[in-house]
Amino acid sequence: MATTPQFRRIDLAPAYQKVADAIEREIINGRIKPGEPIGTEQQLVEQFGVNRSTVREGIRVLEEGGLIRRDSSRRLQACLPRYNKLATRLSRALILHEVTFRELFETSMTLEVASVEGAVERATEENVAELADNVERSADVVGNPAGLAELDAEFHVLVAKASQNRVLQLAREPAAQLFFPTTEMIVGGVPEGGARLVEAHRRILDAIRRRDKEAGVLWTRRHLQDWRRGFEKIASLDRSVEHTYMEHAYAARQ
Amino acid sequence: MATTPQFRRIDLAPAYQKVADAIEREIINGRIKPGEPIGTEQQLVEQFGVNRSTVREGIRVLEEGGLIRRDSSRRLQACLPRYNKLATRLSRALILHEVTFRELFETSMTLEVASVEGAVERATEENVAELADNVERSADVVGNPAGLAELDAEFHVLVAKASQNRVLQLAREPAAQLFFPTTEMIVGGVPEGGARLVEAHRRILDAIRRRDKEAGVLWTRRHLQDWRRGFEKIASLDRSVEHTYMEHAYAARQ
DNA sequence: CTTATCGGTTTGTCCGACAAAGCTAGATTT
DNA sequence: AAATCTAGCTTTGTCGGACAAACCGATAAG
Repeated sequence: MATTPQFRRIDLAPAYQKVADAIEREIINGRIKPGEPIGTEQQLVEQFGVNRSTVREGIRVLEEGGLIRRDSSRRLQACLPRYNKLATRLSRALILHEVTFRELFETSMTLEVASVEGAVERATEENVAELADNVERSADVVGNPAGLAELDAEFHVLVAKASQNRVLQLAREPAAQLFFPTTEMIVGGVPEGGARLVEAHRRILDAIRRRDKEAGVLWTRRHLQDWRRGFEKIASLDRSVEHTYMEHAYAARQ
Repeated sequence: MATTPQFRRIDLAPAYQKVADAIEREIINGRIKPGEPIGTEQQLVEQFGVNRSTVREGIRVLEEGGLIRRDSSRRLQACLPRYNKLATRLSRALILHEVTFRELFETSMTLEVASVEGAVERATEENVAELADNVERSADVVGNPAGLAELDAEFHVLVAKASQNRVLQLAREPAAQLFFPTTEMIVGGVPEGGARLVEAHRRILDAIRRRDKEAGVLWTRRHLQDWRRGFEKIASLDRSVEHTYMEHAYAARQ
């Protein structure tokens, strides 16, 4: 065995992939910082010694991966991947996998409770101010389901932000993106739903202010249970997210 | 104002993006099912009436987004986005955002506990058999940090799978991908670390078997606390994941 | 029945080209 | 002199065509 010559695994990745990988490496290990330019396509052609079409295919890969973007004048520059864009992809994946609202609800319960726990522990004054502003605006649109749903989503993003835990912020995002669009249906379908929602937000904010973890968790649970009760009035928890949305979109179009 | 003609917002998305969007729509709303072929590049050229280079750029976008892949013979086909690939992108994003191990640990604690709770409730016999197999193999390599680290990662994936909650499986993946590579360092650095790890896994499996949620949660917490204690012996929880890995890689190369 | 061979496809890459949009710097106007 | 305009250069997005290598399917040879 020892005398058998060892060959390195032959590299058969297509050129566009290697271009993408090479640029990715430079960004990942910090030699190109977010915001810095990557160079023009022509420059990349010269540096890599491949055709422009090949470079462009590599660029498309990185662009979709969120590692580079084009600035106002369409020049390439490195950027910090936005959670939101990636989260959208994940949400889409969840839909295609036909996950149910029960799975969504269970996971969101876990993550929202964790968020509020973190927020109670570590929210800054600025976080509290943002939340207070949100709650105030919510109270103004309590009769408007669409507006309230949007502010509800924002409220929970702000709570996660207040937890100062970016991993948690990221982890909750895909589920939240699928979860919260239903808020509009529910608030619209349940009398007093809007008022209950704002009340819960107010209590949660208050708990964060007072650093009262127990109250924060309690009201977060109630808030989500409210959602669940409302949801079960209009659809089944065990149907897939996709089907439920399709039907709702269909019903709305009638 | 009323007399001013209203123009529809002119569509200025580049052609490759439109190609990608068009194919994506077909997949999302189920007209092309996972596994079905998309057609050859030439066919797409004819259908969309654009150049092959343009089609190829669109394909790269979808490929990176995980919506299509090339089968063994490099023909295009729709596919279910793999969590793993998307999770890798997210992990990379987390690194670039310089998250700390404290954030990672806190979130993983939440998600792993939720996973084990779900597993205790809903694990099938097949899930249990997979876990048992994993634990057995772990016992065999208890002295081999690299092998044990790999099986540890697998164990936690299997627990999440046993929870029957795909949203949870997905949510834990990005953090896990960053979290578990450290297991090797820790097991290697702490005497009896390997044995403790296997013991914890055995207890968790046992709890799942007996549907004993309290024990499952307890041992999962202990298991992660063990990780944390081990980690703090070799690095600080408050440093960024990136820096810690860089240093470890550097030290390993010496 | 397996293996070898041979076209026809398909992908990956390259070359060259051009219109549209952006940028730059010199020319023009106020 | 400052602001504006304009013409030219650059860069991107798209196109057409080309070719080698890999792959597929079917046929021929062992």
